[in-house]
Amino acid sequence: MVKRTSFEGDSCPIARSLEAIGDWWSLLIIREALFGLRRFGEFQGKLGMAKNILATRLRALVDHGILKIAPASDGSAYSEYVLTPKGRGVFTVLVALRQWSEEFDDHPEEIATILVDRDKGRPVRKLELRAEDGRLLSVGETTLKARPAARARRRAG
Amino acid sequence: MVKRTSFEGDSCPIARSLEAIGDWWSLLIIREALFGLRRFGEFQGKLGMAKNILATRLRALVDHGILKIAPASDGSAYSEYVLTPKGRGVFTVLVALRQWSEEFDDHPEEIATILVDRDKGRPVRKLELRAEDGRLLSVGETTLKARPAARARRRAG
DNA sequence: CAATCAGGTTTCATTATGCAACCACTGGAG
DNA sequence: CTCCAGTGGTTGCATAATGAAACCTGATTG
Repeated sequence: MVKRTSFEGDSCPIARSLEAIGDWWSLLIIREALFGLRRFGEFQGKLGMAKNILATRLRALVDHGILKIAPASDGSAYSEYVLTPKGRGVFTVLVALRQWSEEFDDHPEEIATILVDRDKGRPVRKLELRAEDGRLLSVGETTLKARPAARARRRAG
Repeated sequence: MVKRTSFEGDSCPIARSLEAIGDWWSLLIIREALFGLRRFGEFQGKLGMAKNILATRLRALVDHGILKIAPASDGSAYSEYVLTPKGRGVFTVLVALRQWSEEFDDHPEEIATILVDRDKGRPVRKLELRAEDGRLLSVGETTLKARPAARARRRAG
């Protein structure tokens, strides 16, 4: 078997995320969906991708519970793809990617848009990682710990 | 040309990020690098990936300025791959992916580790998007605006 | 009910991925 | 210096994923 390694059973949450949204198009589709797109044709037109690929991706995203198929909205017999809460949860990931690009891209002048607070029209803050007590944390100030066994399926406590 | 679409010139910062780190292995390599790995063999052993793929990815990451090749560290004639600031900047993206998994994964009990504050050993907070004035923002409370032309290379201040 | 459109599927060529075998250079033992 | 294992790759080949374009089907329009 020379399959494209899957991380489905992997214990690393990052790998698990990548399993679902770790490919080129999926994140862009979700971006557009957050932006309000819903129809197959809208995605296809906006992203300019091949229809077969789009179809495959949409199906995968639905399977992963990131999109769900909703029946109507404009009364036609066609259906639409709408984000589930899980799908909307990807927003933070997209913001992180955006901000990384804004901060480190070699040609930031080519970036066309900025993310702003809708009310004030002002740019949003950078995402920050904080400790429980509010302290700002850098990479080096964090570490990984084994998950506390969760005492699943209780066996002698 | 039936190439694997590139987003190099794309004006969307998310697409631009994906161009650099939007594939399966790159993010995992960066994760390991943040964790302290530096040598080819370490990456290969830890990630269990094919050596040719690893070699390709490392080269791409170096080209993108995410890793750089450093000469020694233990005195041997071999070289090492170390993260640049740009590479360390990916940390936030990885945290976002991790937290997404923690929140929405269908089998969270399979996640083996948690990210903690090194000092206190307590879990970190969730990443939050805030407005300039500190208000917490959800997707719907944000919007995209055209970048203000930047008046680059100072022309009348 | 003919024409057209939305939403796909099929086909086929091109790339990328993955395993395994191979190769060059290091570093150490003798 | 020589041999040999270990490190850090490259090369070949098989398989899977991508992508463009043609094709098909049911819905909408006229």
